[in-house]
Amino acid sequence: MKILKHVPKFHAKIYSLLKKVPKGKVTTYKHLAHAVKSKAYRAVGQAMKYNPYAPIVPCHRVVASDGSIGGFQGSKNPKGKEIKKKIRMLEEEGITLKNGQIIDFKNILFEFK
DNA sequence: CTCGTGACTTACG
DNA sequence: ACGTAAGCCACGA
Repeated sequence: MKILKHVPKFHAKIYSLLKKVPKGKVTTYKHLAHAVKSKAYRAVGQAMKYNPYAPIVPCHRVVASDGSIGGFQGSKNPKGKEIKKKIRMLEEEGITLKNGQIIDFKNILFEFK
């Protein structure tokens, strides 16, 4: 990917891992953090929020540990349509969602083992 | 160094 | 199931 300056190391690390997630699969903030040997769950969230590699990094494939969508485009948007957009993007990849939750979550979960 | 801020997680009522 | 509290880490000011 292109190297943008002023991109924190930790974030770059997250991007590198995340862009390896295959289409039709998802991962969680927890797994990402664990993949970098850290418990910076929240820092991962920041990496998404400040994601400078929008199309390259599939930030929509990152979900919460319980299989819920989590947030999108800046914090949670309960009534916002942006979150629905994220859901649609996932469905485009063959991921089934219901009420903000991934149906076959465990089945399509990608782990960085 | 200390503080505030999170697209988080887990543990308790 | 739901709301709250506490723990956690990285980053910028």
